[in-house]
Amino acid sequence: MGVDLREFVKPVAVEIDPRTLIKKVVAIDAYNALYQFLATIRQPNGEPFTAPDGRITSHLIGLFYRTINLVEMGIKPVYVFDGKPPELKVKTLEKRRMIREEAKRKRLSAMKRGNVEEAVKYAKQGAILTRELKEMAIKLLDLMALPRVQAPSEGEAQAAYMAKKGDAYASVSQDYDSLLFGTPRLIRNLSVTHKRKLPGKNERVEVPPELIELQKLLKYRRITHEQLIDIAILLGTDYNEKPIKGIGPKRAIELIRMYGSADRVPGVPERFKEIYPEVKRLFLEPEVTDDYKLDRDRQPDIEGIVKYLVDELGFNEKRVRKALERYMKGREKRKQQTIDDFLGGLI
DNA sequence: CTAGCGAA
DNA sequence: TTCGCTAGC
Repeated sequence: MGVDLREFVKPVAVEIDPRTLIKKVVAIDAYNALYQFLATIRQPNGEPFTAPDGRITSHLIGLFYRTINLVEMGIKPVYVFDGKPPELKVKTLEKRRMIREEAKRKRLSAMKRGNVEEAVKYAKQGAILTRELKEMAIKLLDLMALPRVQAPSEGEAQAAYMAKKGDAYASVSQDYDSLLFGTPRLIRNLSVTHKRKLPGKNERVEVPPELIELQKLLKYRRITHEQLIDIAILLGTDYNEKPIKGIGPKRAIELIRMYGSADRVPGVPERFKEIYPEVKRLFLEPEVTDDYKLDRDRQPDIEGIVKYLVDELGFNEKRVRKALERYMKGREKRKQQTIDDFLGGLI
């Protein structure tokens, strides 16, 4: 979820051709990606896809085919997984659970009325990414020999850190929080074909990948990174509720310019002033780690993947093998590129 | 979300 | 080739 900075960021967001990411490492917010797959890859009745034993597979369908497309194109994905959420986020997580329960009630009621479309809508809202689903994704990534990073706390913070260090070119997430964590580049809507279903409607629209550069945003808005965080805090983040009603991005900038920081804005509740320093610290100095390696040396376990996806989870073998062929070709091509670059460097 | 297929 | 639709598990 996170902060809604869409309007704030829009003027500097630029559409990019995914080919501009060739040979670049992109740090993908795994939670965000898996959640997205889980919510969108559904059967016509709104139910997720499942293995014969009942385990959900929608997230793996997305992960498998999307990742292979990226690799085939020459992009180097690394998935970053969440660790332990900060204390202040626990309330947000509880609120999300309430929303899911509410969605479940609405789905059942829509079903009783025979309103399939509405039932499907609420089924998607009720999507929940369990530990088991996450473990399945990790198992698949390891079999595919794709690098992954376990963040100590927030995955987006870890991805931003890796991008800041230069280990990744950009963070990939639908959420804007990465910018608050200081990622120099945020990529949204990363996919190879850009067709996406419009929520509610049955039409599809082109949603091309877009790049948001932090420095460009700060320059355009004539603010500092710290002020950006304060603006987000006024709008409400995963760690704090919106302190004052009726404040959008426009007013938030003015208020931060006028008063310097969010806790000094007149009218904010005492409770807000109390948690403010900690909220700000969570964005400025999030818990991250250097304990990761993005090695490219491991080889994918093709038969292991087939055993897992086909024998255990019921994927279609022909499809899986065809995709794996594309995957291996993509990896080979990339290896050759790397060798070429190396030789080029010697000349 | 993506692949694949038949229609335009 | 591109478009539109369906199936995927």
